[in-house]
Amino acid sequence: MLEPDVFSALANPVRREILMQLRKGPRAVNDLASGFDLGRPAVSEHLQVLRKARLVREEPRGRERYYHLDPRPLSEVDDWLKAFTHYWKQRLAALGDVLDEEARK
Amino acid sequence: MLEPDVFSALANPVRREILMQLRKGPRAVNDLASGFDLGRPAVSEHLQVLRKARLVREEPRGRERYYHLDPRPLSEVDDWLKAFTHYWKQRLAALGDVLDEEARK
DNA sequence: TTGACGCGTCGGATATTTCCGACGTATCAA
DNA sequence: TTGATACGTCGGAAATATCCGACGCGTCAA
Repeated sequence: MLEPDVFSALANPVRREILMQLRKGPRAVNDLASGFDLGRPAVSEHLQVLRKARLVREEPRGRERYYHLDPRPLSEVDDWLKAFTHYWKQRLAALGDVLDEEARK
Repeated sequence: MLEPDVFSALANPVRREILMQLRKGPRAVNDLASGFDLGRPAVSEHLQVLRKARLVREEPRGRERYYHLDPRPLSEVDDWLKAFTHYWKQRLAALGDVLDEEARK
């Protein structure tokens, strides 16, 4: 793990799911781990990867550690994808689907 | 490689660079490989991963194989990121930078 | 103070990734 | 046809990823 890059952090489905969970608010490690078919050490090690990629931040609270989402490094992925957006957006025809979906929010 | 998912395909910097190269048009394998500090078999195996993730398509042309970019599976990553976009976009203040950059094209 | 809890991390097992040289196949040029 | 070229893939080496049980440390509740 010499280079804690964001792309590698996202390569694992467990880590992606952890990030999804953390959207709803900070969570303690045991609480997170109970949602997976994994032992606590494994989850703890996934959190270490996410920490090194700066995608999560830890907040000690008594004997627990609450992990917070920090989505900012995801912008690196988003920026990278922008180089390709042009290509696949062409195929969506100018139906305004995207705008409609935005307006519906 | 039981599950050729797009996230894993993007985890490797060589594969990301291959996709970048292919934006400019289809390329033969040796042509691609010459741009990396890697042997041809390695590049060929990276192309296999990209093929299984359906990010590239091969077009035999005589004894060469031209690889074409197919960026459509990238929309899966884009969609996943959308679940987080809201979070980091909040921090970019409403300066309209994005719109300006779009207008400049 | 004591025992239970929450957590990180280590040692080690296993699986996967990444790379290469070697080989076989198909295609080209002469 | 013959030799060179372009490529995929295999066997194996080395590195990395993933997971677990065990251990140690700090914190809490009694």
